[in-house]
Order: sequence, then structure tokens, then C-alpha cells
Amino acid sequence: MKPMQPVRGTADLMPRQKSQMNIILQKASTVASRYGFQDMETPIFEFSEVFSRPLGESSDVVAKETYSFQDRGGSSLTLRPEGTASVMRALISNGLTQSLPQKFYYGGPMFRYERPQKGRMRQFHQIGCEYIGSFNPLADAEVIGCATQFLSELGVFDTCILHLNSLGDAESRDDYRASLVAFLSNYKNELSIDSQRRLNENPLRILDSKADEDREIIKDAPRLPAFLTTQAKHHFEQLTNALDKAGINWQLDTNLVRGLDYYSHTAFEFITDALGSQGTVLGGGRYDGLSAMLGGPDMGAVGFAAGVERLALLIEKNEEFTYDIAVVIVDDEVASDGFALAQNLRLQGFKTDIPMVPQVGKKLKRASLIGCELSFIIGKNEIKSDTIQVKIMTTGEQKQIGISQVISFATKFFKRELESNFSE
RNA sequence: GCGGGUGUAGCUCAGUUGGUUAGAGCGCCAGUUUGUGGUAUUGGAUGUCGCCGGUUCAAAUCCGGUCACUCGCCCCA
Repeated sequence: MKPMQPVRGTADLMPRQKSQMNIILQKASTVASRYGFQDMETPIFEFSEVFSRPLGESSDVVAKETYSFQDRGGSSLTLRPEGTASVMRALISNGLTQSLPQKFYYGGPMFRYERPQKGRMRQFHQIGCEYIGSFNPLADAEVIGCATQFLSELGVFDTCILHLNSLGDAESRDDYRASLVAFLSNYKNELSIDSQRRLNENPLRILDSKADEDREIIKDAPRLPAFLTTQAKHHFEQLTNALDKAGINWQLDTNLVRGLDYYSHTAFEFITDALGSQGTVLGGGRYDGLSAMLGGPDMGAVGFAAGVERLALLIEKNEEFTYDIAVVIVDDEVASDGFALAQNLRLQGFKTDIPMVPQVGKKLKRASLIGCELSFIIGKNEIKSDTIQVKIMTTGEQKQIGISQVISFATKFFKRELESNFSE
């Protein structure tokens, strides 16, 4: 009973879903490579500190959403809840800090113990790009440009809006946080329960609270842009100038805050309203502090990650699997001849099936069901005369051709070189 | 983790104030067609009514629990 259903928050990728996923992954990797992001992959689990240090022990992701366990050697390991920390760790582990910048593309499963909802799974998939080793705002622009092109080529860009914000450098952020906490403390009892908690844990988060009472208070709260240092402002301006010049539309969203601790300066999200409360389809930002948290040198980095399942919900595309050719074996005595023919066709690159149902009629029925455009019918009579029957499934036309012409016939047919199907 | 909704055939869903053999469409299988599919026509099978317990003469229907899905919150991709 129990074993017959998948673990909560996991899902099988049946051919339809898998093909949809493949479309997304292929598009992501193709677009990323145009920007120089090279495909790489890290293990799906790491020492727990890889995530707990940079994400912050108190962050929800680490505090209650990680799948952690001890291995037989007693090490505390964690299934990765996101990709950036792993990629940064890999870069440091592999000594690449000596040859910066590095640009990586990755994709794969991530794990978070959350209450599942549409577009939110316990095992889900992300693709992402990381531009590591540059403080230049143009790197931010490159990352956002890549994300934009990816979404656009997938055909989901129109349903999303690019929200952009600057969190400023550490100095700006600390100043602002202090001022915000001071302001909100005056209204402590009027804030929602959640936000009263957030006041201690992650006050910036209150800015995008959905509770009405919070929104009312936030209206008059100090705004982050006013606290940006001149350097931080300059960084943001250079980025937005670049985006504007390239015709990439964006929208300032001063309430946009990244959930994870290591972000600074640029934060952005592509948000759709088509997915309810899981509207963030792709998100990212600058994380200059991450390397140092993991014991690496001080260096700048920007990146994004996109949720594959969420993207899949936005696209209809998928490729139905179809065969090209069916080999219909009429008599059991010629089964080996049928197999040899099918095998030959496959060697030539044709997707070929041998329908394994009784009776010729059902074999042909099967052939049309699985999308064959051609059926090659082979029986005792055909073998005797070194011929086969060719049936064109779309028109129903049928004729006899020599067995030696089968490959050339199929080749011509699928190249659509024949004027009328039977003229040669 | 908190709150709301849903759970009937492979799929989409009906099922009256509790009432006796639980239905439709699509799909599937078979016949009309023993070496010829699609269309048509005839027939057939769909099933632990999510699971466990309770109330009742009687439960798909009411109650409790549980599991799963779903929506919102939290959080995030």
C-alpha cells in the first residue's frame, strides 16, 4: 500500500514530464554556453557546514528545511537545498581561485523539507548560472541578460516581470537594518505575528510581507535606497544603465529581499502571476561575501537559479514519442527476417518497432497508434519473392518493393523527396 | 509548521434528504474483418467509492482519525 505511492513531495518524471524537462535543460545549457557559462555538476550532498555557514543557521532553509543525516563515518551531511554554495565550494576545492573569473552553468535536483504545493516540491530541480570572481556590475548585467534570454527563448518571458533591487553593500545594509528595526519596533504590537518574529530573525523580510496590517505600517517605513552608500548606488546605476541600453525591461522593487544571507548589492527575481504564491520562477543576485564564509578569498560573484518545475508549469511544450516505422510480421516462420529488417532500419537511424500483438490487423492498428508513418509488412509470400509490402499509413497506399530497396525507400520517404509517394 | 478545500473506473467527472445490482464520456479490450490500421457499428471489462474505525436495520453519502493531493500563510526556485 504505502510503497505504491511516491514519498511526499517527490514525483516521477514520466516520459511526458521528462521530455518537458529535457526541453528546459537543453535550452538553459544552450543559452548559458553563449554567455560562456560552462556546464558543471557538484555532488547532491555536502558536509552540512557548506550550507549552514553561508545560508545562516537561523535561516528557514537550514533551520527546518534541510535533509541532514550522519553517514557511517559520523560526518554530518546534507542533501543540497540549493546550488550556489556547492558551486562556490567546488571552485575553492579545485583551486580555481587562482584563475578568475569563472563562469559555471549547473542543473540538477535540490531537496528541501517543505510542505508541498504546486510548484514547490521536496525534491525539485534547478538550473543556475554563477559568475564568480568579479565585482564589476557588468557581470550582474551579463547574468541577468542570460536569464532574460533563457526565459525568452523558452517562451515564458512575456508572462514574467523582472523585479530588481539593490541591497547595497554590507555597510548600507547594516545601517538600513538598524533604522528599519528602530522604526518597526514602534509598531511592534501592530505587526502580524509572523512579522513580530521576523523583527528579530530577518527584519528586511517584513518589507514583502503579504499581511495587510504590515503593508500599512511599511508604507511609512524608511526606504532602503536612501541608505545606499555612494559606491553601492554607483554599482546599481551601472547595472541599470547597461540593462536599459540593451533593452532589458525591469522594474524597481524596493521591497525585494533575497531570502538567503549571503546576498548583497543586486537582487532580482522574475515573477509571474500565473503560479499563485509560487510566482518566483527565477531568482538571483550578487553574493560577494560567500567565498569568505567558505574559507576562500574575498571575491565578487553573481548568479541566478531557476526552478525547473515552475518553468514546466508555464510551458505547454512536450514531445510525444513516436516511431517512424513498424515492421509487421505476418507469419511466425519469418520472425527472424522481420527482426533482421527492423534491426537494419534502426542501424540506419529509423525509430522502428515490431508490434508484438497477435493478428496482422492489430499489428497495423498498433503501428498507427504509436505514430508510424510507414509499415513494412513481411510474411511467407514476401520472403519467397525477396520483397516486402510497404504501407504508407497516412494515405493507406500500399505496394510491393524488393527487399534490397527497403532502406533507400525509407530514406527517400522520410526526406520527403518523392513527388508522389510511389513514383521513383 | 499553521489554516481552508478535495479524494468515486486508466483519465475527466456525475451520484438526490443515508436505501438494496455505483453511473456517464474519453480511453482500453473483443466481434463485424482467419494477411491490412485510422472511420463506422455491436458488445465487454472497468472500482477495496484513498485507508482505518465509529454511528445506523442500512454508509460513496453522517462522525472521528489517518494518508495523499490542492489553495492560502510561512519560506523559496
